[in-house]
Amino acid sequence: MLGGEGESSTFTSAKEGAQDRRKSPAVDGDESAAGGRYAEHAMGADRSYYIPSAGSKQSPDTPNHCSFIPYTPSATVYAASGAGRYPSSLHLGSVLPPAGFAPSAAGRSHFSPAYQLGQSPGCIYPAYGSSGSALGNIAVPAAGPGMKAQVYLCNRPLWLKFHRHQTEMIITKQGRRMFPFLSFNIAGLNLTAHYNVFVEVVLADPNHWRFQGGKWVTCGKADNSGQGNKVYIHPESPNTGAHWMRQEISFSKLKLTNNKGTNHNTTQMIVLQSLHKYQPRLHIVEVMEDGVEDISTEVKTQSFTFPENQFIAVTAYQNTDITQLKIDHNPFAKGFRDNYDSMYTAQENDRLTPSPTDSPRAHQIVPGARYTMQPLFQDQFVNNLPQNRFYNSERAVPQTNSLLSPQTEDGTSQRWFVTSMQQGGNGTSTGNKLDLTPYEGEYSSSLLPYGIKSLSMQTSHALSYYPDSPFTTMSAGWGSRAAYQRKVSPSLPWSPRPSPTTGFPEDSNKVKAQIEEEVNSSGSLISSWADAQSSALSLDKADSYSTACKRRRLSLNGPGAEDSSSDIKCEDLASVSINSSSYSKDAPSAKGMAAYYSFYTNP
DNA sequence: CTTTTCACAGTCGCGCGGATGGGA
DNA sequence: TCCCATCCGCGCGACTGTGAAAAG
Repeated sequence: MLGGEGESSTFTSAKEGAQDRRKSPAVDGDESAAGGRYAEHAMGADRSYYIPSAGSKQSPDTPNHCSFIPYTPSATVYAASGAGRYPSSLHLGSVLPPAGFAPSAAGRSHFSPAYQLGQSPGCIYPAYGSSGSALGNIAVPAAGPGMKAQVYLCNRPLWLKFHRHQTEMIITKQGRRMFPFLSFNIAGLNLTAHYNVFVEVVLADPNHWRFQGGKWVTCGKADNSGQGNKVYIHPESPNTGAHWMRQEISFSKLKLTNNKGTNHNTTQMIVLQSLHKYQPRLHIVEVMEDGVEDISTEVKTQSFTFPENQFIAVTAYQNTDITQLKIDHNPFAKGFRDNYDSMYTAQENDRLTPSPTDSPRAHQIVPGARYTMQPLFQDQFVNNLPQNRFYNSERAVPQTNSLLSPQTEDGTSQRWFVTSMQQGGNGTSTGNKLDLTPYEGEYSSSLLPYGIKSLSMQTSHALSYYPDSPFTTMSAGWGSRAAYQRKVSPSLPWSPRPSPTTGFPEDSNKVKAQIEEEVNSSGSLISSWADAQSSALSLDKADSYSTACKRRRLSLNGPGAEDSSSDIKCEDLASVSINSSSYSKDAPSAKGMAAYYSFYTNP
C-alpha cells in the first residue's frame, strides 16, 4: 500500500515474515483502536451472543442480527493492475501470500489465481451459491473454527436508491466522507478470535467516465496508476469476533480524497481519481494474538463485495438526482433542504423524506463505545422513534450502534448479506446493474426466531441529533420530550435500559396495528417498496434528464418521494417487530413478518 | 468547455465551564 | 459548607452542498 503509514510499515514487515503470517496493519498504527484492542477477552465464548429462541430475553452481548436476506450479488470489478485490491500485491505490497487466498472448492472466485493476476476483468460477484448455505449459516450464526462469515450491508436500501442513479462520491483534497457510508453487520466469526476488518476501494471497471447528456458515459480508459492508499482499516481493528458481531461495523469516518500527496490522515483517507468508477470491498482477516494476520486458511481471510456500493468519484456532483438524494438523506446537508420546515412538521404519513432521526449520522459520532447490545430490530425501532423520547442522549456518551442505521432511510432495515467470496458459485456477471427482483423473495419462517428477539436494552447515542424527528408528532403517545431529558450516564454505556416500547405500550400497539393494516392492504412491503422505487425512477428518468439535467435541487417527486409511503410503512413495521417482541411478546403476525422479511431463495 | 478548487452559509454534536440541586 | 452529579448554554469545529473562480 502506498498510502497508510501503518499499513506500509506493517506490510513491509509482512514481507519479511512467514508466508502465512502478516503483521496486522492496524497493530503498528498508533491510532487508538477505540474500545481497546484485545479488550474483549472477558467476552469469551461462554457468553451468550446468540439467542435464537423466540421471545427470549436479549443478551446485552447479542449481536445485531436483523433480517437475513441473502441475495445474489452480481457485478464486476475491473481487475486492472493498477487497481488496489487486497489480494493483490500491487498496492498492498505482498499483503497476502497466495496461500492465503487460494481458491477453494467453494468457488472463491474472488481470490482465484486469475483474479490475482488481475488483468482481465474478473467477476467477483458469483451467484450466491453453496446450496442454500445462507440460511444454514444464519441458523447458526455463531461461528466455530473454520466457519465462514456472513456480512450484511446494513443500509442497503439507501445504497440501492443511490445506485439507481449511479452513485457519486465527492472527493476533495482534505477528504470527504462517503454518503451513504459503508456499514455492515457481520456474523459467523469466531467469538474469541481476533480479526482485522477493513475496506478497500478498487476500480470497478477500466473506463474513465463523464457525465454527458444526463447520463454517465465512458470516456477513454481509466488511469490505472493507482497511487495512494486504497485501504481503510476500521479503527477498532483488531478486535474479537464477538466485538465485530456485536453490532454494526460502520465505516462512516472513511474519507475519500484525490490528493495523492496527502501525508496526513492516510489511515482515514482513500485516494481515488475523479471520474472513475470504484467498488468498495470489505475484508475480514483473522489475526493472531500478536497482531499478525493469520492467512493460513481461506476462512481466515474473507472478502465481501456489494455491487450496490459502486460509485463514481467526482469533485463536484454531476447528476442532480444524486445531489438531491444526498441532500434529502444526509443530515449534514440538512441546511440545503428547501422545504425542511414543511418536511418535518407535516403529518408523519405525509412526510416525503426519511427522518434525520434514522440518519446514518448516528454512526458518525464515535466509533468507540461499541459495547452496546444490538437486539434485532433495535435499529429500526429506534429509527422510528426519536431517541430523546426515551433517554435524552444529548451529550450522552456516544455509542456507535445501528440505532440510526441508515438502512431505515428507506424505512426498511433488512440487512443484506453475502457470505465471503469463497462461497461464490459460478461467478456470472451482470455488470453493475442490480436486479432487484431477487429481493422480493419469499419469506422464510426458519429465520423468524431471529426476528423476534426481545429488545432489552436501548442505546442512546445519536438520536439526539434529531430532536426534530417527525415522530415528535407522536409525542402524545411517546411521552413529552421534556419527560426524558435526562442525560444517560456515560459511565454506563453497557447498562441495560428498558425497552422504549415498554414505556409506551399503547402507542406501540397502535403503530403495530396500523402497520399490520398497511401490510394487509399492501401485501408485501418489500414489493411495495420496490415498486415504488421503480415507478419513481421511471418517472424521474422520463423528465429530469430531459428537461433539467443539471438543474439544482429540483426533485420531480419531491425530496425522497420515491421512498415515501412504502418506506415509512417499513419503518413502522420494524417498530412493530420490536414492539411485539419486547413488550407485548407477541410475535409479529406472520403476514407482517413476511412483509418485513424478504428472503431470496437461492435458485 | 470541462474539471477542480475554494470560500461560504447552514446545521449540529462535542466539549467546556458555570449553574443548580441533593446529600453528607 | 463542601462535594458530587447533573443540567444547561455557549463556542468551536466537523460536516454538508453551493456557486463562483481558477485551472487545464
